[in-house]
Order: sequence, then structure tokens, then C-alpha cells
Amino acid sequence: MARQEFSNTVIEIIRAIPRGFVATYGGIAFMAGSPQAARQVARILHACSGKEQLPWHRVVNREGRISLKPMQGYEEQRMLLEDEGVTFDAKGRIDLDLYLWRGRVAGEPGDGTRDFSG
DNA sequence: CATATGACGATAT
DNA sequence: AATATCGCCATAT
Repeated sequence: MARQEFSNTVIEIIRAIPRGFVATYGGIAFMAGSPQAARQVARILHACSGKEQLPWHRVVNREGRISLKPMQGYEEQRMLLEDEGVTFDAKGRIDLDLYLWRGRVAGEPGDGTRDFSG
């Protein structure tokens, strides 16, 4: 399989999401260098979440909601996140101010995460 | 090159 | 608020 830079970077980023945090499709696309390619992130997950060792459950949409539909992964994703300490409000939303991973922890250099700003 | 897919995101109604 | 529609773009065929 040829090395597609975008997909490869996206997979790296998803693997780097710390336990107990989430990232958005668009944010991952941005970090991977294509700010408008959120849909590709979704496609990559669809294609690879079961083959690569991806913490796919840490990826949610921009509203902090799980994009998967009930009986199509929603319950499993929510359970996995709650297992990591991520909480949902009554509307099924995650508080992104608390749980959104921005590629590094502000004021905590050297926490092991990469600088995905490029 | 033409189409189809995709777990998105922003905007209009 | 809930849909509907459009824009965007990497991959697959």
C-alpha cells in the first residue's frame, strides 16, 4: 500500500489522541494539512477503524456529538468514551471545552504529543 | 477523466 | 431546533 501522506498523517494523529480526550473530524483534517477534508477523516475511519489500531471512539463531530447512529456504533462509542472518563450531557453532547484535544496540552510542553500545527 | 463514497461543516429555510 | 442543501476533498473504481 503506497504511503498516502494525508491518510498516513490522519492515522498518526488519531493514534496520538490521549485517553480521556476527543478530537473533531475537522480538527484532525486541519492538523493533517487539509482543513476542508473532514469528510476524508470520516472515510478513513470507515475504512481503517477495524484494521488499524485506532482509538476511533475519540473522534466526534464539531458539536461534540457522536456522529454514528444508534445501533450503528453510537452506543459502543459512547460506552468507550465514558469508560475513559468523558461525560455526556443530557443532549448527548460532550463538553469540548473540557475534552477537546488540541494537539498539545496548553502550558504542558513535552507531554508526548506532537506539534500538528503544520 | 467521470462517478461514487464518506462517522463533516457551514449555511439557509 | 430540525431538515435540507451545498461546499469541500481524498480515495476507490
